[in-house]
Amino acid sequence: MSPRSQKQFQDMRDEKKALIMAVALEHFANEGYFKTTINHIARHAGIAKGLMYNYFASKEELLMAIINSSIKDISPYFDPDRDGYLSEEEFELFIRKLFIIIREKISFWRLFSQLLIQKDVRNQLLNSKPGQINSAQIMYTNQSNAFLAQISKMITEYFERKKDRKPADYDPLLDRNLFMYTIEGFARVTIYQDDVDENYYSKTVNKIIELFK
Amino acid sequence: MSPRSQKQFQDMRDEKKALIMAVALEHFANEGYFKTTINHIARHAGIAKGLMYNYFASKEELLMAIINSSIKDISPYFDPDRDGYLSEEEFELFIRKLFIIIREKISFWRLFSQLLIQKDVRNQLLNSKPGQINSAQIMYTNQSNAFLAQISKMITEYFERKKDRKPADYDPLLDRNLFMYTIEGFARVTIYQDDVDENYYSKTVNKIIELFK
Amino acid sequence: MSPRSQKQFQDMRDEKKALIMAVALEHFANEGYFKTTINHIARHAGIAKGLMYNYFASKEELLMAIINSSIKDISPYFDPDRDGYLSEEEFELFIRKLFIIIREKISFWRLFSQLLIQKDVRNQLLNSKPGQINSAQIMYTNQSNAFLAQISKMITEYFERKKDRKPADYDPLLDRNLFMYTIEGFARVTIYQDDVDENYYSKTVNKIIELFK
Amino acid sequence: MSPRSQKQFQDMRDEKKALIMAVALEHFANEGYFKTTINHIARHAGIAKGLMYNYFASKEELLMAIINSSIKDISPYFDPDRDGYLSEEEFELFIRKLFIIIREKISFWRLFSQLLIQKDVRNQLLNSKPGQINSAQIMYTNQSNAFLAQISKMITEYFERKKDRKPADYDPLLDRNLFMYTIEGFARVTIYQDDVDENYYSKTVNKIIELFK
DNA sequence: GATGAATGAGTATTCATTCAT
DNA sequence: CATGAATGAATACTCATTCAT
Repeated sequence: MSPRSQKQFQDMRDEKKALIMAVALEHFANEGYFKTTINHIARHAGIAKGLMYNYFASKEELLMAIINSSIKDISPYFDPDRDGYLSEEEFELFIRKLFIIIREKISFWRLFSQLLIQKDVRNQLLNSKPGQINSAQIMYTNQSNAFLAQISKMITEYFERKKDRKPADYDPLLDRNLFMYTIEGFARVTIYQDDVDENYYSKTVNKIIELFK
Repeated sequence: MSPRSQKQFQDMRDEKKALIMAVALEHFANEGYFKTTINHIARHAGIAKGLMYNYFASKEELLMAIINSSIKDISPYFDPDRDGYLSEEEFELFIRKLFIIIREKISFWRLFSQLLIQKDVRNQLLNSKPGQINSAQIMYTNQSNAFLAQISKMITEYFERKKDRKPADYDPLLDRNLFMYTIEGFARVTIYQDDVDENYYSKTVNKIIELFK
Repeated sequence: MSPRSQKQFQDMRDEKKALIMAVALEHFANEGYFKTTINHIARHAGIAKGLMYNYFASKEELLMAIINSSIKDISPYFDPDRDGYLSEEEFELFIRKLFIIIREKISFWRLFSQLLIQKDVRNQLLNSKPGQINSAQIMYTNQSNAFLAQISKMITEYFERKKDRKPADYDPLLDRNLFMYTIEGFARVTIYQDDVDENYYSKTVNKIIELFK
Repeated sequence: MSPRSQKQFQDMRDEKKALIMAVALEHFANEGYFKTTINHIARHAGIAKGLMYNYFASKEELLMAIINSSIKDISPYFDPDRDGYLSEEEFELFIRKLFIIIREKISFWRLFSQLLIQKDVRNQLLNSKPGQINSAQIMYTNQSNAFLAQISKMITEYFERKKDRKPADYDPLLDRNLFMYTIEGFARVTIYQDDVDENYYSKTVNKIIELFK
């Protein structure tokens, strides 16, 4: 085998893997992880059931792969210069991008918010108290963990810096929290809305930027 | 020696029913409806597996009973004078109560937000396009439906009335939406937080009231 | 307790027992033994589920009691002088009575024919190869056994006696068998027919008598 | 090494399907449909419990498949020229074939006669009052329905034509019914007899032909 | 790599039977 | 005697995973 055909094989593998993940994500997100069967995914992906196990060791690893891959897709959208610093100019961009990403990766967010329901999964994904939770069913690499921690830190620092241009009684943590709540609420509604009124949508984004810049 | 009276039997039934519902709610909320097995519930409730079926025809009916019962518990908290009208004084009270209820009935809200993930269930619970969805898995009585519609209407009208005491460019719908997002986001965080900083908690509630009154 | 009230108690017991058996027979016959639950019987008999076990040790014993009782009811209809001999006059009477009984005890016959499906039960009920079958689920006293054997013998002898007034090539066993088949077929149809054309019904009975007298 | 071809898979499926149906028929027929568990069938067929569900959606569909397949097997035996007309020559052949088939397909007839006991099933299988019965447990395609109706019609017409060569008081319906009863009774005995006296058996068939030709 | 038949542990549900009162 | 709540073994069915080809 020439190295070229080796690469071709690898590309084919990657393509098929991506196909399976895409189909699985769609079904996990909309029908739920537990209700989605391997059979269903295979049929919709046009492959044999057994083939999935050629690419993923289990249903759970498939889920894990989807999450990690999605996070890898999403990461570059934020903090473009990767310096872990959110300047004022970047903040507006950050919000705009956030909502673009949410709508682009809507299935992923649906899946993600669904997974956070399980207590042990939530702990695993959001907190990094390692060793503490190992109990149960679904274990993830800490990719999501680090990613979320990084964003959280950037935002917290952004609001702390705002203190300088605000009155003395300005409470950066309170403001940051309100910001997070608004974002979270808006995101949730967006994720589960079937049709979006584009006009109001951008009005809302603008308003949020105005309120928290 | 003498056989139990009708009332004794009824009391036993009521007690056991409540116990099963309480245990089931806890597990549905924290582990998820699909991951929670009847076996699990029975074991934690200290009863035999089959007994649940003496009180509920199926796992789904148990879920239904929990939802309807919770909504019955929650309803009276809102709109105390039951006139479907949210005065300015009532608005502040409404928010305060809302968050009290959320924390009191935290398991129910976890369960509820979990159910809203499934598309058909969400439609059933939130929209009242009757006959449209009948397909699939989980069907509820419309108790939740009417309840939520009523609250939504009251809030919408409250923000419309705010227009009178605001500048000409005040957009009541935008304001209402931001309010809803903030509420929703704050509620979600509250629901999934294990320990709450009481100080910041009430600070946040006050701030939300201040922002949207 | 005076002996009189003892008897009263016994009568009450017998009455209740009879009630349970009657209700059970009806449901066993029409819905099937396996599909009929104790719950169902109890509810239709207006008694508590546990009470049945006060009178019958198990569902199977209830079935057994019904069969034996029915056979006791039916027995006297045949061979009125109990001499084990079926005279020519008695033969016509026998057939007429047979069909009267079938229609009177229609539920019992339905039940009976249903039970004969199970191989081991059939062997137990019809053949008296004792000890041979003991395997399984449903064991009966040999009441039915003896009863059926007795009738069978009477009929066989009747046809053998017919030989005297028939041509030389008359085959009594063949005739007897044809008679039995006709009876059996007619009985089966009767048992499972919902509405009977009375005119044709008696025409058929007359014809059968004419053919085999 | 190379994967199995489509045809190979299909052959495997057909074979296994036939095996399951054969084993199930045997047990349904001899132990009864309700008493026969899927576990039992699987064990006797030497397969895993779950495999049955790869071929049949439920226990009931397995039953349905058996019935329809059996009827398909049996149909061609009757009315060889498929003209729906039973000539005098065909009548004798019909009876002879009937009893041959009964003995060949003895398990199917046992099963069939067993099913006819349940009221709703009987109506479904024998009468074609459509829409009337839809209630309950076991629903069949109308394969059996059409098949039985066709045979019944052929026989009825045969007896009506006999009127021409019989005395004026000949009652074709009565004769037809007696024929049916004899057939039915003989068939039942045959079905549930373990060992048949071949000599008497053919004697009986001949006699029935003689009586009703 | 690819296929889909086969496996079997696990799940909801049923129901005869027991038992405290 | 009578009640019906409670038990748990048994049943149909599902589905992730394995494996021969």
